[in-house]
Amino acid sequence: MPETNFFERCYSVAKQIPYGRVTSYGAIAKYLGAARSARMVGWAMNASHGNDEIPAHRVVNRKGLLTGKHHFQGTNLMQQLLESEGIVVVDSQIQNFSDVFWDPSHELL
DNA sequence: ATTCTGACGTGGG
DNA sequence: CCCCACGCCAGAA
Repeated sequence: MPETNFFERCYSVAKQIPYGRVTSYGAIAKYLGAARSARMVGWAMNASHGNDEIPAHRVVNRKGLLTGKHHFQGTNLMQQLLESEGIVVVDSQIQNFSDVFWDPSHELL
């Protein structure tokens, strides 16, 4: 019954994202067993604003585009955070996306 | 109850 | 690779 705290689920995975790595909403959703609810993951991230321990900036869409940068404070805060971790970002687009991509259902236990 | 929207993803062309 | 249409689930009006 994965209905238990869908938010907590996303938070748990987000917290487990390694430093200097990123993942996609779909990957998290799939890991949670709700591959069809990738949007819900992003929505959960939206609710994670109060949790500064949630590296939501490491979560992007499958294209590696910082679609949610607009939801962060400022306009390029998300990009700065990623670049701060060594991730190359150009125009809200992560370079070498496949290289920094982190699949929870593949690399996580 | 209905309708629209959204930090998305997949499939077809 | 890009563009378009559809699907999906939860919440707000």
